[in-house]
Amino acid sequence: MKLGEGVEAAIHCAAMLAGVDGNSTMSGAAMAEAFGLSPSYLLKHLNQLTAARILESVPGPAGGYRLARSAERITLLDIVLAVEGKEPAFRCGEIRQRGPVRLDASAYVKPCGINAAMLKAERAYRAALAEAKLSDIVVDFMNDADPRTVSASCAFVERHQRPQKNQSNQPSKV
Amino acid sequence: MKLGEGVEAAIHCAAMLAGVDGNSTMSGAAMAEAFGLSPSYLLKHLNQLTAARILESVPGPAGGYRLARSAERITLLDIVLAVEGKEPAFRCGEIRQRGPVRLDASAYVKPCGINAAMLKAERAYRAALAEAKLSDIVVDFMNDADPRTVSASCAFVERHQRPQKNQSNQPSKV
DNA sequence: TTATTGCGGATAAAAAATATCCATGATAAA
DNA sequence: TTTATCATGGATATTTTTTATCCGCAATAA
Repeated sequence: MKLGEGVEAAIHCAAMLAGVDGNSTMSGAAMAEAFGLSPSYLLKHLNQLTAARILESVPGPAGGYRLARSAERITLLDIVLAVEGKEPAFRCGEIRQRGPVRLDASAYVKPCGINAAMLKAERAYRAALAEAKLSDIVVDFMNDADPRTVSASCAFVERHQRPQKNQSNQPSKV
Repeated sequence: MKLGEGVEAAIHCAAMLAGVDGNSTMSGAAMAEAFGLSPSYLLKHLNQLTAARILESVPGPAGGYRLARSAERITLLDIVLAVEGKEPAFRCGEIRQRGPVRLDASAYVKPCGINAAMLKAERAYRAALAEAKLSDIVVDFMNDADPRTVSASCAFVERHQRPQKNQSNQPSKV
């Protein structure tokens, strides 16, 4: 049971984007630099977030990414599902009916109890992730993290965020 | 986020072993046949269960596997951890400190909040798995599954279990 | 027009999961 | 004692997945 590295990158990027002002954007290259990641690969993950409507993207110079909605309404579950896919971690191969004795298909209409138990645990996992809002992550970081990392992070956002044309800045999304 | 196929195989095998009498055993080859699995690969997983002291193995003819303790005291978490390993699914790569600005190491002594949130969800997952006892799986199967599959399963166990030498049969482990 | 950016496809490289084989030691049965 | 059966562990091969790179394209700000 493993999560890909893209999940960590995606959450960190989303948290950073929660700090940009109004509808300003931040380029994928800037976020790749911020976390020491391969730019071309990070774009794949950001793309998944865009496809899932967690992020919005703006092409062209001064383009980049921003949150598609407030950080209050983005959960870690949203991000994990966008990056890892929605299929459950436990995939029942129905090996109960792969044996030598071939019973009629009607004998297997009731779902496999093992599958049910595994999926139940996974629902608990997803419920916990659904409780974790991106805004909580950001607030906890601001309050609890080392002040040096907080100011470094804010400075990075300040330096790399890019205001958009023809639109007034809106209040922070956090 | 994916679990290997070995997990499904391991749980099914453990559930089947819960049905053997006393200290009788069942060979890995028999279980591979029961579920249509590759014998040589299934042995790897059974081996992990043995190493985790969930199963006991007996070499030689009439040898095989049996539960190392009652099915009441074996949980799905035990099995999943034995097969998949104990490391958390989310592995924090500390990318927060991989950026271009190199802060002093003392700035990162507080744990990463994102990692903490992900691990919290994983604790919920594991807690749910720890609640699921192997004996529950077996009882539910006996009570709820299609009677044809139940009797087929019991017949298979009856046919392949092998009594051990010099020891009286003990009551079922369920 | 030019430079920058995200997007998508193709592809490659690396890592992990899956699967097979063989030599070994243990042991029950003949 | 011999033989056959079984689990064990190592070595290795195969397949799949993950990670990563590259290039051409469309959009767009300057």
